[in-house]
Amino acid sequence: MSRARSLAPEAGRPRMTDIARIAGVSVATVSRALAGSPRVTEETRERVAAAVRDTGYVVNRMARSLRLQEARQILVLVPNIANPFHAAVLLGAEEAAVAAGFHVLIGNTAGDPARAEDHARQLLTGAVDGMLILGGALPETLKAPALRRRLVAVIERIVTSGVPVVEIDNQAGGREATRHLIGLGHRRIGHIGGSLPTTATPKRFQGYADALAEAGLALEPELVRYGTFSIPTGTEQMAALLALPQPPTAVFCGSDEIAIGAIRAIKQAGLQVPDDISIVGFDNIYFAAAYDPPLTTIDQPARQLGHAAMRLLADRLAGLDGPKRGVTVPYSLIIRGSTAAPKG
Amino acid sequence: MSRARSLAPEAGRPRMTDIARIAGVSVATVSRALAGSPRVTEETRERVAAAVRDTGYVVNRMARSLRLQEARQILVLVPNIANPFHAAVLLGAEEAAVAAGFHVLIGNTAGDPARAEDHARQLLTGAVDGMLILGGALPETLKAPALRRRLVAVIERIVTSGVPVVEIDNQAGGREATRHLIGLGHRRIGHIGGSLPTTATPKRFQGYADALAEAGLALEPELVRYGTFSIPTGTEQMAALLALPQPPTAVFCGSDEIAIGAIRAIKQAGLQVPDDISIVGFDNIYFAAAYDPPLTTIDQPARQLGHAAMRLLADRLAGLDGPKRGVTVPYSLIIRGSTAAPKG
DNA sequence: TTGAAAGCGCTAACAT
DNA sequence: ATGTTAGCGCTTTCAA
Repeated sequence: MSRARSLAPEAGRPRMTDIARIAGVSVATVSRALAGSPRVTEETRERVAAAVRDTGYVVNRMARSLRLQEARQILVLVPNIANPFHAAVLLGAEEAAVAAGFHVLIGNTAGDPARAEDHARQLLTGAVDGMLILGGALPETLKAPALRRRLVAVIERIVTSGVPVVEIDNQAGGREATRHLIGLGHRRIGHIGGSLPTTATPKRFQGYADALAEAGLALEPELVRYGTFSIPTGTEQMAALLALPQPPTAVFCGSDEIAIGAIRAIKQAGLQVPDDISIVGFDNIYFAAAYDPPLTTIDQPARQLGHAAMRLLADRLAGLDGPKRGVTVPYSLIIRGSTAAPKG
Repeated sequence: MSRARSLAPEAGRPRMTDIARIAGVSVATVSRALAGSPRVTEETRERVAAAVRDTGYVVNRMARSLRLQEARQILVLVPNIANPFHAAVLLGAEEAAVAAGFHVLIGNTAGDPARAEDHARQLLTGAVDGMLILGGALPETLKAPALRRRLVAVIERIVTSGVPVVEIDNQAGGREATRHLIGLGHRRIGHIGGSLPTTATPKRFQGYADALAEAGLALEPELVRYGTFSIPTGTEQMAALLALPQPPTAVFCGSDEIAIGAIRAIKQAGLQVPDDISIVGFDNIYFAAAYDPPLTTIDQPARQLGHAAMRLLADRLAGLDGPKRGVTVPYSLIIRGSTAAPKG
């Protein structure tokens, strides 16, 4: 069949038997030499190494994986790689994977459960040894308890799944963002949250509520809005806040994208940030620092989160038992130009 | 060895022989039934399907790949996944890959040739059937002519390599961006380009020069600056342009990030965009539309580029011979708020 | 220290 | 239409 022919490796690619023949030993010895087994003479090892050099031999991963029953590959399930925040998580995950001797496959789900299922099946085919899940949703395929040890969630907790998660303390983050505003002297503070079905959104809101409470400030329901983690949500909800008889003087946004949208709405209304209204974002995406004004935000260290999650997964696959519930990575408040004391 | 044990599949995972036994046929028949071969009775096919359903059987990809001598995996070599533009290319590539029955592995090089070599070796191990290269640099490992048919470059041409490339017409893009400025009435137009070692940068400059020439405008060397595709380059070079005795009234930037940096420098100098100076970017990254002012830019359709590149690669791997040199994807000028007619 | 041989799970030629 | 069988290229007992 033509496809098989064309995908077949180049004719001359050497196999382990070739190396064995050239070095004048058996394949078993070549395999041992390559694996660095101590039970091989220095001289034999050298002869094998020479044959490998001469031929440019590289072990065949398929054969090796079939024999070893491990692919040394991890699949990262991500809702949208084009999201810079997800991409940064992926970056950290890839780094940690390479360090642990794994390669990473990406599975973009585009929020489509069917695509997630397709990718999840990779775990069953043996093509990947484990999966990192960014969406907060566990594909049906992976619900078998036996698969649990092969999964780790990042950023978003997968509720009632028993899958460990690597995340920041979203509630504390929301609290700190709001405290910052309160510390600046704001008393009428709004909140625009992201998607409600996530676990991060209610936690950030809770932190906001905590900070208000500890400062003796009333929580005014009309100042709390939700939508999605997007620029349009920021624009729309901020416009709604601005239309209030008594608009807030500061708003804690559930993401930097929401914050950017909110700032646009404020500018469109002829007002200034932070002069008229202060804005705090969340995530500290790449563009947060470049925006006008530069965003004050909670830094959610995407790369470290990805890194830590992959390390945890690699450990679990290696049979080490680490933290059952997952790990919490520190966040930090980054104060830039979008917040200031209220006027007057 | 403990790692082998822990990575081993769950005890109960069925193999094809199990299905054969349950369905009361041979493995060959199961294989045929699963492959949809016409030489299987409808009744047999049904029995096999039932056994598969009952057991939750999934074929083992390692065994299949070893036998077929194809991994159905593609590695995408990318300098930096966290770069939103690269991420968008990756997104398109992943979509096309899935459509063609491939899975995609990411290889982040972080601009490090050693890491690129490591990833490139994947092709030799048989773990991947082909590679998409985003960096413009060909790892030594891949220089063998026999590997050529397994490679496709995206965005950046790999000079003198014979590797087909999927890109836009950068020169035409630069020309159109500059013509737009000229059409607005600007006569003193600067250019801040990205990295000079790339092929895109000189091409975009050439387009700029073309447009100037066709309008009878002199090319003033002091108005042309280079750096990297980054915000700092935009800020620094724009500041230098502003310090000129007679600064330009418009600047064509080699990327949106450069444009954003340039706008910051202009604002810092107490001037306005587009009132005092017009700015055109390049790429149309996600944040281009959200910036203040929204960027006029050349849209380089990252996702389509990735998509087209992966399609081309899949075709080549399938033995189809398509365009030897690669394919050119259309760009477009997006006019937003960062450009206007010059004052006075 | 090294070699012979079994077998990982599958597909496909060959035989029936 | 179905079964038997030979590998794909490797690692790892088991023997020597």
